[in-house]
Amino acid sequence: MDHAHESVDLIKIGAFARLAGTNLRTLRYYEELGILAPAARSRGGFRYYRQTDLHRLEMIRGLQSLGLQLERIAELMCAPETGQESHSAFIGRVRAALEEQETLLREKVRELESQRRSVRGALSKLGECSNCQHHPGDDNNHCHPCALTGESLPPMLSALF
Amino acid sequence: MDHAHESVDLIKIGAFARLAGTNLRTLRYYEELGILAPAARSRGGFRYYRQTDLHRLEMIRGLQSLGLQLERIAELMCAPETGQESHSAFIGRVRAALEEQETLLREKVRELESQRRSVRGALSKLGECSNCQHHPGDDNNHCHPCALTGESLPPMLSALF
DNA sequence: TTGCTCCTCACGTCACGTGAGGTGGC
DNA sequence: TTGCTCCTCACGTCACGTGAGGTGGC
Repeated sequence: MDHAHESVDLIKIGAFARLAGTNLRTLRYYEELGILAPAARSRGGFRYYRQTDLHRLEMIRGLQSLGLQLERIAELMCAPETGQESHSAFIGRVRAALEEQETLLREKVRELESQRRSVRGALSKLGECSNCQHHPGDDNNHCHPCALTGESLPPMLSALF
Repeated sequence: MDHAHESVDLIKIGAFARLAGTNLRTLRYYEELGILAPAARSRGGFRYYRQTDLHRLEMIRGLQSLGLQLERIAELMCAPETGQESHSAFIGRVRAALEEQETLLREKVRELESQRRSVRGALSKLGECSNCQHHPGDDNNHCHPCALTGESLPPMLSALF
C-alpha cells in the first residue's frame, strides 16, 4: 500500500490536477464515487496518481460533456477487478464501453452540426434585418412573420426577437 | 395582462413542456431567472406560452449542452426591452450572441471529432487485445507498454485497462 | 360537479465550490 | 524549522427532482 517512494511515475494530487486541468475537490469526489482511485496513499494519507490515469480522467470528462451522470460513467468504466472474470469477458466490456461512447459522440456531433446550420441561417437573415425599419415587438408579433418576405423567421432569430 | 383567451396560439405550461421535451419545474426555474418568461398569465395564475418560444427554449438547451451556465445564457439572450436602445444596437447584440454560439459550436465539434478519433483508435487496437494472452494488471503496469508492440496503448484503452 | 391541470412552497440531490482547522513532505 | 502541499470535515451553490397541499379551467 505504501510504496510511493519505490514506484517510478507517481505524482501528488496537485500536480495531477494541474496536468489534467481540474482541481483537488473534483478528484477527491471521483475517488469517493469509485470512478478514479489514486494508485497509492502515503503514510500521511497523501494521494499518489499515475500519469497514465490522466487518460482515465480525460475519458471521464469527455463522457460528462456528453451529458452522462457520474453513476453511469462509473458503470461504463468500472474497474477490471470485478470479481473473477475471463479475459474475453473483460475485453467485451471494454469494447461495449468504447462503442457506447462512439455512438454518443456520433449523435452529439450530428446534433451540434444541425445547431450550427441553424445559427448560420439566423446570422444570414440578420443581415437583412440591419437594413430594415421594422422592430420586433408586441405590436408586430416579434417580426413573425417577417414584414419583408412574409416568411417566418429562422428559429434562432425567433429565439432572440 | 389577461388576454389569454383573445390571443391565438398561447398554450399552457404542460403542453409547452411536452412539445419541448422538458418539464414544468425547469420552465418555472427559467422564468425565475428571467431567461424565459411566459407571454401571459391567467387570472388564476396559469402560465401561457407562445409556440414561437419553443425556439427560445431550444436555444437555451443548446447553450446549456455547450457547458454554459444559466446566468451566462441570460446575458447572451437578454430580452429586447433593455431600456431605450437603438435598432442597430439591438441587432448588434443579437449578432454577437449568435456569433458567440457559432464559435462555441465550432470548438465543441472539433473537440468531439478528436475524441471520436481517439475512441476509434482504441477500438482498432482492442482487436489485437482479444487475441493476446496478456492481461492488464498491476504486474505488467496495466499493459503499458503493450507486450506485443512495445508501444504505449491508445489513451482511451489506457483509461480502461 | 368531476377530473385533470396548474399553482406555490419547500425540502432533496448531484457535482462540485469554498473555506476552517490541522498535518505531511522535501 | 519554515513554507508549501496536502488532509478531512462540513456548509454552500447551481439546476433542477419530487412531493405536499391547494386551486383553476373547460
